[in-house]
Amino acid sequence: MRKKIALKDIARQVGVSIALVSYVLNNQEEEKRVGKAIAIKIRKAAKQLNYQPNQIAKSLKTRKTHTIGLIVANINYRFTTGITHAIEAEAKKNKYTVIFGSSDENQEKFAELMTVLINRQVDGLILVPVENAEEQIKYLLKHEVPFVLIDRIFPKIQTNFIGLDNYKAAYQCVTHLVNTGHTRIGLINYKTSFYHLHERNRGYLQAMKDNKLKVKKVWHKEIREEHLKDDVHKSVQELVSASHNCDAIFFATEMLAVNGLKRLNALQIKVPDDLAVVSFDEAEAFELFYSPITHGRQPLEEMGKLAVSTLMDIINHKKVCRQVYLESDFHIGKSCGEK
Amino acid sequence: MRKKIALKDIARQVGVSIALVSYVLNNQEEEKRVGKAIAIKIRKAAKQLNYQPNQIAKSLKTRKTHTIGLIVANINYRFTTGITHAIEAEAKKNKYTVIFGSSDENQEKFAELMTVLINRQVDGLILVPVENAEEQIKYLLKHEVPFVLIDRIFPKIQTNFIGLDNYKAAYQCVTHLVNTGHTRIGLINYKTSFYHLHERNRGYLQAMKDNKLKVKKVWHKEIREEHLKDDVHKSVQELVSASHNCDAIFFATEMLAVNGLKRLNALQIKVPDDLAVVSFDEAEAFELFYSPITHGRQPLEEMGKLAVSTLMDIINHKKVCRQVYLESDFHIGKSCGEK
DNA sequence: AAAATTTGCTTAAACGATTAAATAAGTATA
DNA sequence: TATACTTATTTAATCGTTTAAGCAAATTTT
Repeated sequence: MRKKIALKDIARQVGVSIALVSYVLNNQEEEKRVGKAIAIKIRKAAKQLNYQPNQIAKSLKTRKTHTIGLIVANINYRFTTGITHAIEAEAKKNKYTVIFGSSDENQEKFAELMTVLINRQVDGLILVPVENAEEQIKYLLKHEVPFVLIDRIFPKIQTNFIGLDNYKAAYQCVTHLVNTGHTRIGLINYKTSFYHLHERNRGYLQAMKDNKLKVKKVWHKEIREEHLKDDVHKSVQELVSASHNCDAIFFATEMLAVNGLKRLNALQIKVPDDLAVVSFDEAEAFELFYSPITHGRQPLEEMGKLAVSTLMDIINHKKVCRQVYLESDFHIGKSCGEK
Repeated sequence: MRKKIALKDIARQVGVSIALVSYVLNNQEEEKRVGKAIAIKIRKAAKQLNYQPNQIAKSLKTRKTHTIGLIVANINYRFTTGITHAIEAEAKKNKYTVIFGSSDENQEKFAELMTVLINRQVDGLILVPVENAEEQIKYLLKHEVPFVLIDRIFPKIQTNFIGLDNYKAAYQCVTHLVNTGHTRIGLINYKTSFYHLHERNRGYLQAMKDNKLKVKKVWHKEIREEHLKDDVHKSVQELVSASHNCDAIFFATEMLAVNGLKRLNALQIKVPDDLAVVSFDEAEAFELFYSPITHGRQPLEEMGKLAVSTLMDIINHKKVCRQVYLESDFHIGKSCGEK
């Protein structure tokens, strides 16, 4: 890489001190009373030499990198692309850049990424935390690193958070299944300690209860993330079997649903005639499925915006204590026998 | 953010100079002949104080940020998530971080992002260039900024490049349609100046020619990116109309295909019975479609790896001149009437 | 025993910016 | 004319590292 133009070079060319150049190029000529003629000369030279400020040097001195660190859980989730897009756009409006990494749902990777980002002196972090990340979160609190959690929260730790009211959203999904005439509703969710996923369980159970529907324990399937495909296949098969005899399945995430639908296709089970399906989160595939999948959608744009603006407030020392639980958008397809 | 521990703090605690601390923590105790006892003390103090080096300061001095800038075209492409994932993983193996931004296929955004990344002193760039980015590319060459283009190339400018043999891949797609008994094959591609997309046109035309099939001009539809949905809908409708009477459509990208399939669904046209379909690139939806879509897939892992390793070579001053045209993987579904 | 070498550490100058403080003119006031 | 401001500019410290060069003290060589 060719040597870049620095303030020094401009100063030399114009025949003034570095300070003067800095003042002018930072538009401080008024306060610092720089001569008009000189200011013009400096600007001209900067333009002619195509000066580009070295952000690294700037950051070292100002202790501001104008960079947000973003850790997502897995780049293949639809949630991730959506939220990343939203965060990027909003960050840019605030003249911030986003550095980004994926933990792949792995606790060690998460911790490592966090260290990398902090060492790069990001001004703050937006995190989709992994399971068992309590230690890391406590570290951030202790060291007063500005951060916001999204999507997932640890109820025992008081943090800023932007996410969904998962209980309500799940309640709505299940209620829709009931309203379209289904009574034996299975749930496929991850086996997890995540609060937000437990909330989806709670929503399911409460909706069933409020509709005076019995829930058999075996209807509630828990998938091991590391055996995603196999477990989903097995669970789907069981739920539609004679012994369980479910007439509907509620998938707690888009990943689970996509895998489940593949299995249903293989089993030649027709949605919604043989089985109704509702899912959480969106997927391109939902729309293209022969009967578009009814699903609850997270307001990713809004979440991203809120996450960035909250982080900006923290960074700018406005004392913030914000826990937002947004409502989901419910998208009705044809997978529950809607007319 | 609480003040962080610096070398100074360790030096003061142990009672030595900053230089010694730096030597030890960079494992240069041998060359620099640091006393064993002192070295141990320094390490202990660093650990106890939980020292984390300030990468900004390090970068300023060493003129290395260990950061790759990545500009993608649009985060919603399947290509993007795949290649980003691959690049991230490979970069990490080389102890590099990725800063990433999306141009949204917009030339100005692309130029701006490039400037931002360069000002942040990234060690090199991996770029999916937008249309009309020749100026920017020439700028990089002139200023000797290490960079690699992926996916898209400007044949008139000599650059390092990792991409696909799009001609061959398209040829293969169309040949497959012919082999499954189709003769009136339409092509839906973008209206564009991109070389890689023209290559797909060329592959289509040559495959038709080699199979002694006539191509009507109206079978070749060109979609305006800014009217993607409308144009695709209109084109699909025309291709299946009595006047065109196509028995197959080759979609040049996944975005075009997904939109086209939606239209086919709406028109109640059955794939492959009424119409055969082949696409380029992958999409989750292809697998879930009632007849899984046969498509050519880009080897994203390999492309990402090659892009990073090529960039590493350039950064490390190995003179590189590498233009790689990979072969695509052809995934056979059921959308062309395959048995 | 003097000279040369080795060992173990410190000093200080960078990197490229920001910015408080100093300074040197020029102008106004007493 | 001396004094006090104003104006326009420079000097120099600083951010947290790296690293060449310097310098004692200890050890080896002649």
